[in-house]
Formats: sequence, structure tokens, C-alpha cells
Amino acid sequence: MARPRIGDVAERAGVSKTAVSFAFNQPEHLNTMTRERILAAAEELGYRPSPIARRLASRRTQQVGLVVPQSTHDIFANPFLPELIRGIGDVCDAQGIAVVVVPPVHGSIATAIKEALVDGLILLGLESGHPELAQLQRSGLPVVALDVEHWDGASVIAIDDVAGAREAATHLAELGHRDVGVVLIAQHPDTPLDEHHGVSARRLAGIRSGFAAAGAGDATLRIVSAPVSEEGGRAAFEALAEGLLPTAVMTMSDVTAIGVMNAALDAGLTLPADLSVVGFDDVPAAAWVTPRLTTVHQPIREKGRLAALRLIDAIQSGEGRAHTREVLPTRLAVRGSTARARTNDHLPMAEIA
Amino acid sequence: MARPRIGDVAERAGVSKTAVSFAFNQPEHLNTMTRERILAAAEELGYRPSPIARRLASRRTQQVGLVVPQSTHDIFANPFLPELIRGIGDVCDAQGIAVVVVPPVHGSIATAIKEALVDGLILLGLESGHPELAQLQRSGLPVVALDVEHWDGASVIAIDDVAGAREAATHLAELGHRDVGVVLIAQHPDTPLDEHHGVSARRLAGIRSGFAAAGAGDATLRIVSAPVSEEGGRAAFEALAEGLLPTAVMTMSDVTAIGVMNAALDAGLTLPADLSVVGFDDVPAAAWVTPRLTTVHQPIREKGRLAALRLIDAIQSGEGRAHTREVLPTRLAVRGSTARARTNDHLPMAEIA
DNA sequence: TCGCTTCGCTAAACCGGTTCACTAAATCGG
DNA sequence: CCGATTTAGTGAACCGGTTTAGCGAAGCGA
Repeated sequence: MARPRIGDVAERAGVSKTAVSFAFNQPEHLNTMTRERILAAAEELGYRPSPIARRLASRRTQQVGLVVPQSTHDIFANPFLPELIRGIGDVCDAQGIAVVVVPPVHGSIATAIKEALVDGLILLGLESGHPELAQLQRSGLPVVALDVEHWDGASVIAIDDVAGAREAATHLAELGHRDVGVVLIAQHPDTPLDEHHGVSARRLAGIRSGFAAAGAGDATLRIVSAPVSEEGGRAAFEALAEGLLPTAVMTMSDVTAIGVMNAALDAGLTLPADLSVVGFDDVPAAAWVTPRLTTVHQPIREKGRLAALRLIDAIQSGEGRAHTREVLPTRLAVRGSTARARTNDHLPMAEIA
Repeated sequence: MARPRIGDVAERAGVSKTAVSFAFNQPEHLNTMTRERILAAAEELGYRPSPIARRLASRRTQQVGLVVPQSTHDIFANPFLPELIRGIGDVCDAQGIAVVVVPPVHGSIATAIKEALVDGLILLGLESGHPELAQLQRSGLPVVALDVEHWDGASVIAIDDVAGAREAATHLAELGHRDVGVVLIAQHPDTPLDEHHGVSARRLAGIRSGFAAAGAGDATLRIVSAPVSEEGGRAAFEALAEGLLPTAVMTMSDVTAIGVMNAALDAGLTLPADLSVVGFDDVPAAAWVTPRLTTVHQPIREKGRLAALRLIDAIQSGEGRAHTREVLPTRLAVRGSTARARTNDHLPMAEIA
């Protein structure tokens, strides 16, 4: 007693396979009585159309993939991702399209993409030059890339990283900070400092420009990098605390900033008096911690929504649409985690050792 | 110039379709030279095996679904979900299995399941009696159900909700709390109080039992319900603050508890002196807020891991395995958000109005 | 040298649906 | 009452692969 197939239902109802297909997909093309008879036969047999077969024949998987550069475990350590997915879901849920996360398979993003059961992809955290992704261009699969300067054959949704970071840096400069730790994004724990992800590079440029514009071009930036997670933030604090602690720390994500704050608090510091901390993203948790996190707000859910919209449009239009680049606004949300820079003698290293 | 198919590659390489299939899937069955020739032909043509066709023929989608009772937008408002997915991902990533979230389609979970492109399902937040899900039993699709008493034809991974809630209630009772708000889970904003989700019901029983066991059987429980989100927690606080504020609030999730805390702080209360708050789950954010949230810890990632393990086992064994029920331990993580109950006159309602 | 196994590859069936081209019967306008 | 549509349904081709059964040639032990 194998799973009943469409032919079994057709036979039992005394009609063709086509009629059965119609009964499920285009009932209006069928006489009411015939349809009832077919559905009854299907019910008796416990028939359920095979989703895969249906998708093969219709050439639509009804799924879109969200390609991420790290394992599910690592990438979901950042509350940014759930927020992004909420936005994507707003659009996809309404259309009955499923969202599947596509992490690397055995370290290979290209392999993961090859095997993904999707009609299109949203790319997160990938750079255009990525060697593994050349074939993706040729595949003709609709793609929307997030947070890149440009992506061949794809629409792009981005934010102005430089401006966002610059605003944050200016804020710190105006508070008198001249010795600032900067925590970049480490994809792998041992990424060399000079070849960083485009996002890190752009924001770093923005930071430099912000200090310069505020007449603090001589400010010291102590650059480290860490995985994007609370633990990563803690590790970054430890690294920065090995020398004389800077008066402020800027991060590329709120979860990292929260890790820095937690490590600082554990070390006995008072925030923000002893250390100012700036995040990036403005995830919900940024407003839950104490002190409330000063951070560069970006419209994460809107970004997801827009990405899904553009992708679905590209899928439905058969790749005909022009590729656009849309830049969403950021703004600095000044909250409680930033204050005037302490004078260095206020905090002897002994205190945090 | 349509997408090249396996036949095109076969023709170009002068071999059969079977040989091409072998070249990609079982290279060892082929002479090295032949294989090279086939792969070269594929490369020249830009051929990439169709994932859907491949999945249809092999009768494996290489995907598992996580069925959730609410929209992507709503369900991802709870940090519990990302943590669960991290656990599921630990297992699935390693096996090249993709995880797809399956929210209701037009409000129907049954429809969503019918159309899901999966080899098996993990069920979250569903109750066994769910009328829509009867056909799921018959479909023969491997299933693992989370947090239910029992599920026909499925393995179950659960925690001891009663014991967890009881421990939390005892803790509050010992701190002198006799007037306690309880925030249950509202699936829909207007769920009647008497027909709650099994999880809510079990935990409520545990709470009652905890107060009774501590000799505080006379404690007043003010029961409200709210969506599981920070906003839901805030709404619950507002509802509870309409009368005389209880001395403590127990919730079914940390995110709700955080909402309660935030609303209380916004109202000018001091925590935990004016109000004790207890969460459930112990998501990472519970340890980031101030005061640190006292909460019932459950091993969320482990739950996800175990669910994925059992599901994949069921898939691979052809449904042959016996169905088990595994109960994971909980423990009360006492942190800073609970303290001795205030005396009621300490907090005139005017103060929070 | 003979029979048996292994190697390398193929033809055909199969996975389970959708869709195109077409027909017979019923309906309709004039 | 006639030709033109519409309705209801069919058969065959198709989506794009995998897999089973088997075949000829080469290798091997006796």
C-alpha cells in the first residue's frame, strides 16, 4: 500500500490525470459534480499531491533562500538576523513563499547555493568579489544582495554605512573621546586585519572621517576584530583591556556592543562614566540593556521587506526588471551608553585587572 | 538558449544520461578520463543539476520544517526561536539539511504543512488535539513534537513545565509574595482565559502547586494573557497595573518578562524592590537586562538539537523507530529581578499612575 | 584456456505531477 | 437552423533528473 498517486485517484474517479490536477489547482475548469467526485476519491485514498513533483512540473519551488556566510549556530547568535527575517516574512508569508536559511555546506557557500531549493536568493554578508560566487552570476537565478556596493545582475538594498559610522564617531568626538576601540567583524576568528569585509571597511572609513570632521583627526583608533556575538564582544573587551583601556568602544553590531558592556560591567567598570559604548543596527535588545545602548539605527525589518519585494518581483518578471540599488537611511540613536570621556587617570588599570 | 539539461551534457560528452548522473553523484563508478570529459562538457555548457528534479527522483528534499503557530513576524519576536533554530542547525548543517520555517498559510497550519517541501517536521507550539492536524497523522510524514504531553505517531521532546513553574512559584512564595500577576500565552489577542495552550495550563498548575507547597495556597493569582513579545509584556503590565499592582509577575517567556520590566521602569518603579519579575526560558537576553532576570532555565539549544536528531533518525530509518518521549531538565536561575515582596502601602497607586 | 568476477557504461523505467493541443458536446447570437 | 464559442475533459508530452537491470570487455584464479 504505497502512497497513492494522481493516477490512482484518476482511475478511481474514472477521469484523466489532468482532471484530477484541475480539481486541485483550477477547480473552476471542472463541472461541480465531477470535481466533487474526484475530491471524494482523493479523500478515500488519502491522496495528497506531492509537493516536490508539483514544484518540478510548475518550475517554481515557492521558496526563497537567505544566504548567510556562517553556520546557523553562529549567524543566529546575532539578533539582527531574526529581525531581518521578520521583514522578509512579512512579504513572503503573504504570498505563501517559504524562507529557507542557506548556510555554507562544509564551508562552501557555492555548494550550498547549488543545492538550495529556491526560486531566488537574498545574499547577506557576502562581498561581490567572492570567488566562489562567480558561477552564481551565470546561473540566472534571481538575486538581491544586501549591504554591498554593487552586485552584478542583482538588485541591491543597502544602508549608508559610511554616514552612519561617521555620525557615531562625530558624537564620540564631541564628547571628548580621543582614544577609541573599534571592533570589526571577524568572519573567521583569525581574519587578518587588513582584508576585512566591505561593511567593516566602509564603517571604519566613516569613523575616521567622523573624527577628522570633528577636528579630532589625531584620535587613536585601536582596531580589533571579533565574531558577531555577545561572546565576541566580551573577547573584544578583553583584548582592548590588555593595554590602557580606551575611553570608548565602537562596534559593528549591537550584540557585540552588549558583550563589551557586559564584560566591562563584570570587570567592575561603571557605564558610561568609565567607558562609552556604541552599537550598530538598533536591534530590540539595544533598548533593553542598561545603560540603554547608543547605536546607529538602521531599518532592519524594512530592509528585509524591501529585499523580499525586489526578489519576488525579479522572480515573477522573469528577470526582466532593471537592477536597482536602494539605500535606506540610518540615524544615530543617542541613549545612555555614551558620555563624556573620562580623564585617563581616573581609571588606573589596576582597577580593571 | 534554455538552461542546459542533463541530456545536453550527455550528448556533448558522448555518453549516456546515466554517466552524467554518475559523474556528479558517484564519481567512483566512472573511469577518471570519462568523468573529466563529462565535467568539462558540463562546465562548458554551464550545466548545474536541477535541485528540484534531483530531489523528486531521489525522494528526499533534504529539508526539514519547523512548524510554528504564528506568522514569521510574530514568532520571531521571541528570542526563544533563534535559540531553538541554533540547536536544530547544529545537527542539520552538519548533514547538509536545510531548515525551513513553516508558518500558517492564510491562517491555516494544515495548508502550510501540505505544501511544505520537507522530509519531516518539528512541531512547535501546537497541541495534539488540534483539529487541523488530524490528516498529518495519516500522511506518514516523520514528525517530532515539542512541548506536548503526547503526539500520535511522533517522538516528543519536552521539559517538565509543571516542575519548572512550581520551583519559580516556590521561590516567590518564600520571598513573601502573596499577590502575583501571571501572564499566560495569548496565541490570538482575544483567546479566552479558560482554553489556553497546554504549556500555559501546565505551568499555571505548577504555579498553584508551588504556592500551595510553600504554605501560601491563599496567594492571589491575577491571570492575564498577552502575545509573546516585548510589547505583549508591556501590555500585560498595563493590564495588571489597572488595579492595585501585584508584588510580583510571573511570565511564560523571558521576552514577555522583559516587556513587563521595561514598562514598569517606564512607569517609574524600582526593580526588584517595587516589583519582582520572573521569566521562563533563559534566553541570552535574560542575562543582559538590568536587573538580571530571574527565570526558569531550559536547555533550548539542546532541545533543538535533540529534536533534529530524533527527526533525522525517523526519516532515515523509514519511520521504523519507536516513538519516545524525552523530558529535559529545567532549573530556576535566580538572578536580580526577584526580591522580598514590598508591603503594599509602600507603593501607592498614585506613584505609577 | 575456461569460467567467474569486476569494471565501465547504457537503455529504459521511474519519480509524480503540470500543461499543451485538441475534441466532442453544449450553448449562443442572429 | 447554422456557424461560432464556450464548456468539460482527454491523451501525450514534458519537467529534469535517478535508479534498476543488464551487457560487453577486461582481469583473474585454477
